[in-house]
Amino acid sequence: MRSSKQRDAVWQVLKCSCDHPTADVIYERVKEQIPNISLGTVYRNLGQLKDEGLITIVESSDTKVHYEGNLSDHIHFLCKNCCEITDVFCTPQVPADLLKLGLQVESQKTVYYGLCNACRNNI
Amino acid sequence: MRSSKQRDAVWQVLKCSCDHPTADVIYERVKEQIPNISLGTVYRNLGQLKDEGLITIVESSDTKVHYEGNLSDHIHFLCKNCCEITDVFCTPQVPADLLKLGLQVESQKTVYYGLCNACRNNI
DNA sequence: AATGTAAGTAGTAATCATTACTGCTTAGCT
DNA sequence: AGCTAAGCAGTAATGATTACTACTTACATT
Repeated sequence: MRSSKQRDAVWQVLKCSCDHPTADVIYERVKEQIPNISLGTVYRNLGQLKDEGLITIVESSDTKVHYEGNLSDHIHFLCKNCCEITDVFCTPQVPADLLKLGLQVESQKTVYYGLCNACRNNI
Repeated sequence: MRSSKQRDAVWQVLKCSCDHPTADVIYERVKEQIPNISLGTVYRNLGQLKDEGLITIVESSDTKVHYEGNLSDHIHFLCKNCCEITDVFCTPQVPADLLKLGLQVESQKTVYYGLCNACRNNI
């Protein structure tokens, strides 16, 4: 993979994002630095960064794909009301039943659903 | 929700499926009973069954949505090679860190990734 | 430093899973 | 038996993502 200004910018935006932006949001943020970047370029670089393992995809409740650049161990809590995704930094556990079946886990994605503190108090 | 032959058929297909079919696969299976059922009807009923909590969505690696009708406690193991989804029936654990933050979990979806036994032995 | 070339880019068109729309049908109540 | 709102088949529209094309750039070699 050659270096490119556009890919660096996409990666930088994701690493500095505390939320979990979609491709079009990343596109808007990168445009502040590179006004004429193409949406297709953002998609292609997101795909490459994902293939290289530098970013990951977050499962969410809408139809768009959400990305994140923070690779440290954590799980996600998705509020059923406001759809906000909260990072909870902890080491995810692998159920013993998986190991019993001989299935070797390389990675995992867990999303817990419920009401976030703000929504629980406001409803 | 009124009863309908089409929705019953969609639900029945999902409850009897050991795999995690997509809308178009469910469409093909339901067509064996109701040959002139419409794909739009399948989508609409899948949405209603999901809203009623009678079926759930499984996150997967492709762009299509996968459905399942088995609601008993289990997690999913997704093979990185053959993309086959394996059900592992066990009670999912909620990390203590979530509770410490006051986040109350109502449901969860966990996918573990790795190589299934068949692919691990064949590669 | 100049050159070759393969990877990358901007802009746009195409794809395709899913959703919306329309006129007809049916479940279920009175 | 008739009323009416929910459901249906068939088809058109949507919109996130991917593919394509002609131009540009990184970088290895000379």
